Amino acid sequence: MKVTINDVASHAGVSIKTVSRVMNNEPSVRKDTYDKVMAAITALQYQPNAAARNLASNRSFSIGYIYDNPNAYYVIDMQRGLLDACRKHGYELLIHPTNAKSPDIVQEVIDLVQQSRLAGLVLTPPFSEMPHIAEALEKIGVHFVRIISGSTPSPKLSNCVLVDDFTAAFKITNHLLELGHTDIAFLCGDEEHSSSGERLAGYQAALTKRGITPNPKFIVPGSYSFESGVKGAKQLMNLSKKPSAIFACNDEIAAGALFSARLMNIAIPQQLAIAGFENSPFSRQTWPPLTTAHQPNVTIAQQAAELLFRHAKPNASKMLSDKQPVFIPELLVRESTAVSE
Amino acid sequence: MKVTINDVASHAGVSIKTVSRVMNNEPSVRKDTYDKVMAAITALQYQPNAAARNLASNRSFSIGYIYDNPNAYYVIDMQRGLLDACRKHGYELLIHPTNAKSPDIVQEVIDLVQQSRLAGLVLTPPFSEMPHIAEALEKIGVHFVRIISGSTPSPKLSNCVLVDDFTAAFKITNHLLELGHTDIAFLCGDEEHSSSGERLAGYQAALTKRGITPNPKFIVPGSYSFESGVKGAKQLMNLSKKPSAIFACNDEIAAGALFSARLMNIAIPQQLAIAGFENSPFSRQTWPPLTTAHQPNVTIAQQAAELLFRHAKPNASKMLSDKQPVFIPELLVRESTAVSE
DNA sequence: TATAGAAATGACAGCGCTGGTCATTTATTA
DNA sequence: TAATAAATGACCAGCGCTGTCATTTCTATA
Repeated sequence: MKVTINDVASHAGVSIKTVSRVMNNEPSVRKDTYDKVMAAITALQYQPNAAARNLASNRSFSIGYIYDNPNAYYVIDMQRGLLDACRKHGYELLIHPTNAKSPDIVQEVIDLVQQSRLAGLVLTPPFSEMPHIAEALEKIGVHFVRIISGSTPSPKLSNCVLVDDFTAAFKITNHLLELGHTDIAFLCGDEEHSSSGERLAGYQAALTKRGITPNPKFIVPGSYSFESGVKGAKQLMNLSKKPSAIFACNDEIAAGALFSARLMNIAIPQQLAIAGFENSPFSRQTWPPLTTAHQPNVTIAQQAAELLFRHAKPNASKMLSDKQPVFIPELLVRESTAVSE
Repeated sequence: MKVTINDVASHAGVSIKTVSRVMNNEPSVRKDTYDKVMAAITALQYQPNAAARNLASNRSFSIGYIYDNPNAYYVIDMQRGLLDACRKHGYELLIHPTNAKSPDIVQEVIDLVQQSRLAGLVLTPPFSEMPHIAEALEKIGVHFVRIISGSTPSPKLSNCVLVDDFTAAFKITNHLLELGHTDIAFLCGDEEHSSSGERLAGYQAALTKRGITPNPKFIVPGSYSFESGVKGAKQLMNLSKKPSAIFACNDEIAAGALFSARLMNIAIPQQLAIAGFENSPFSRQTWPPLTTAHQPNVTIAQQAAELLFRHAKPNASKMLSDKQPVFIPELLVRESTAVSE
């Protein structure tokens, strides 16, 4: 019923300690000893007792994921990817939804880490972009990995997984340009999220490259929400000079813009093209379906967790390429930006 | 830095054992002793070492939540509610996304419980409705709480939180009837989910009460997905005798039906009224917004966890009303079923 | 072939807590 | 006030594992 390390040891004909060494990837275990132990572990289906390991070693085998994201699909995907990696490495995942705007968010994170004795933390925006949090975590010596917007790996970002929002936004904008649009508006996400800034920059770069000077009136501040899209689109379509295309910072905003267009009896894509970003499930379910950029969130999360384990596991082979992963969301063209004719 | 039970004991002027008694809600602790200890715990901010507790007592302070639900909003809400309760009781939540249709799902659940040494499990559909799982869990003596469709508490369902889908569906159907509709169709969810059957029954009961015999052609089998709604609505609107209203088993199906109506150039709600169920965020974001029934998932989850703790905690006061919570989702009328004139 | 030095392995204590047993103190009741 | 019950403490073992350090075994070199 309950297999302990003792059982494995006697089955393999070695000491408990040696089994422990194998379990923890410690050096100084001869190959054949290692194999013997592994065989015993497999034969007996040994599952180490996490509580005992924690207690004896004073470290833990769980990592945390803090989120405050109204986008449920994003969170679910992240969880999925993180859990995949956790299962592979025998770790557990602790999730912690919270309010990023809480004044004592830093303390809350610290408390979480210390109370649950976490081995590490995966941070997504907006937490991954809060310098106070990174500083505090470094100070107490907790490993963490950040998923952030960026395109250029650098030593300073050694514990980051980069998502190249700039390039993806550039591509989307380019797609609109190729469709013949020149008056392209941009609906921003939250200012606190650097992804919003990166996407804006990509949009601007694409325009500039075509010799188009971005029109400030076409750049509407907002937040990552449906409502923001509704409002933003309304504002844009009330301009005397209206845009012929809108690039929304994410699918939710785009869906809001779509909703708004419907209210104003604007035909999509004939009178107005709309593109989103993220490829969340509902981007396929709007009418018409949204052109967007696919962000492989599950994979991103897996990589983030792998990176974390590489840092957090004391004896893991550091040989593995420690290069930073960079993901470039890819363009998905759907009906919301079909050729206007 | 690290406060142990010893520190609390000396601070409170009692023995370690007494602190332990307080921590574990054991009887035979005088009120003022209890208060003294609690004061010390608060003063020192004592956080018991979970690993040590687990190890020594051979029980754990985490519960599991298994999900396989394409509906991210539902999952997020459940997590939120479960976590609220967990924090309150000092438990942790382990999430476990999986495939409900996997052939060895029962074994997988058993493994999860045993490997992670869970104190209990919260099951939502479809897991909560799989008799094999309930049996297996009972056999190995693991506490669990199920969230299921139902209206009548009974001893047999003592570990269930009930959601009265029947009554809510009755109300929605009634709303459509009051709007003057008589040809009301029903788009079913997955057969495996009893919620689908309950909602269908509520729909049928409402019709029958009005003296309308449900038309079998108006009842379309399907699944809880957008695509199913697209297909179902298409099928219905190709009938020679078309319905004037569609009640979809959930918001996603309803959104699909909406999409389909758009494709067929059917005006909503003028030519066709559509109602959903669940009040997921996007039910407000479709065009037009969906009439639906609000399911308080966060609260439901909280109650489920509370119920679980009541059973799982050995010394918790069983005095608390052990009556089964029954939730009746409430009708939310929006534009998708506005008066057709 | 002997031997220093390195590598592999094992013996043992102890992580922080709980559960059990029993002795002792304190409160309650007749 | 004695008798009984309730509350508390003292003490120990032990949960299953890891850390430390002593010991054994191997490897390389002369």
